[in-house]
Amino acid sequence: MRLSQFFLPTLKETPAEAQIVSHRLMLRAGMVRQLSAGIYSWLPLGYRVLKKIEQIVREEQNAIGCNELLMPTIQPAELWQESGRYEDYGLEMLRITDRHDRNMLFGPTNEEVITDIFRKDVRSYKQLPQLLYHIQWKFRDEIRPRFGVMRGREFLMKDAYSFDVDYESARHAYNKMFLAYCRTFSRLGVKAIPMVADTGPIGGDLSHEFIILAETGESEVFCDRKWLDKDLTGKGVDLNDRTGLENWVQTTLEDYAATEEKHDPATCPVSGDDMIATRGIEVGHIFHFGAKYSEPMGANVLGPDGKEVPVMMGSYGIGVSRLVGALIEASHDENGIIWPDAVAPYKVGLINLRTGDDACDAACEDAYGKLQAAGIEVLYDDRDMRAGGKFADMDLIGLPWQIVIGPKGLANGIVELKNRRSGERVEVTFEAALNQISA
RNA sequence: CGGGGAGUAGCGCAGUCUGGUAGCGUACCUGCUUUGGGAGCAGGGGGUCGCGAGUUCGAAUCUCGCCUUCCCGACCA
Repeated sequence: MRLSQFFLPTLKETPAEAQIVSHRLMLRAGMVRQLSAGIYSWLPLGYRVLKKIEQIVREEQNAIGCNELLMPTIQPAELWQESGRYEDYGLEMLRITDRHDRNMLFGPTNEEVITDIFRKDVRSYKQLPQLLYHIQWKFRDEIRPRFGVMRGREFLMKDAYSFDVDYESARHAYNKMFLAYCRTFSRLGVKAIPMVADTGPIGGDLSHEFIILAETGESEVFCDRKWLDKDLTGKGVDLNDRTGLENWVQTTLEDYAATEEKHDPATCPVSGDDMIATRGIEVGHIFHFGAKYSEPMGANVLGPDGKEVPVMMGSYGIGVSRLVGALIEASHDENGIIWPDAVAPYKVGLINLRTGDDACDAACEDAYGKLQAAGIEVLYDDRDMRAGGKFADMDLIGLPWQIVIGPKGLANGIVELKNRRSGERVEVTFEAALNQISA
């Protein structure tokens, strides 16, 4: 992409409404614009990041055999009256009426809809287990939206649902999802610690929140220092080996980690220097809640013994749009964002220091073509601007690599290659830079 | 929902106390000179001063009501 043709409205100064670093940087880097409290438009650069995160989440869901579908944003009130949550959910649920005066709502989550889908077509334990998910916009009319996209009212969430005939197999579904979450966050280049969590209004008795440690997080959390060095990549774990997977999950969870609601200083096994008490950003939450929805909504299946039983369910969320902010909170410096490779909107920024200079233009066009031919996502800054602004913008948007081409280096046949994260700059031939980036 | 800020040019702000018809920086447009970490000079465009009432000869400024937005707290991916 040529920057001269890209919509990238960067800001030199921070808009007054943005307080935390991720919100400031997202506005300055031209990723989002606020439309209303907690409601944002995603501009091209931000949308690319959102899509990359979404795709990694999708791939890891697919990898455990979870089926993607798509449910609507607008739901009828009747379903929620069946589950009893139409009253329980309170003012956080945005309620609307259609032209026929029917009560509708903008979905804050989808347990009711998925249960309805399930009960209409599944009758036998032989059709189980089932794992279904979608990635869809949710609306929760938060009392106080804040922190940019980290607590928006409208947000993109992956929500998955499991259906099993008994607790043991439901537990296996939970474990598979646990593994998928570890792999997802690991691929996103961030450490998300699974912590024993409160189940809140969704209900249930088995629940973990995946928390990224950050001072700006909204939750108080407590965990053993051992978590910092723990391998959470989930590599080599066989998701079809029930016992092996269960053992892996138990081993992974053996060190203490709890959110404030579940933390009890009196019984906590760690203390002193071994304990980290800080704040965190909740980026994922997994629940097993058994028959909480299947029973009132009549989602039953026939078991092997011919008896009808309510299906055992779990739900599993990842805040996709929140992750964009959370990743920035976890990875930035005073000059701007530093994207993990996996989610960077482009892998390399190509800076033409002297647009309009024949030699520079030719060298940059050549480099641009070669990078594209090598399958590398490149953002080419061909704008007619002074060098300082280009450097500043490129640092701000945080692409992992920068290739700087100017008249001085060009005279000696070299370009400058900069690593955004380390700040290291080397002067090499373009071919050497290309090799380094491709490595 | 309780407490506390803020709404003046795209963005950052001054002006409000003490009423007199709106300004600075930056960004934007034109020209010239520049060009390796946010250039210089000259010229130029851009404002329902959040909205509505009221007081006054006259309101960004005073009074009342409302709206929006941000921060802290209680709740949540």
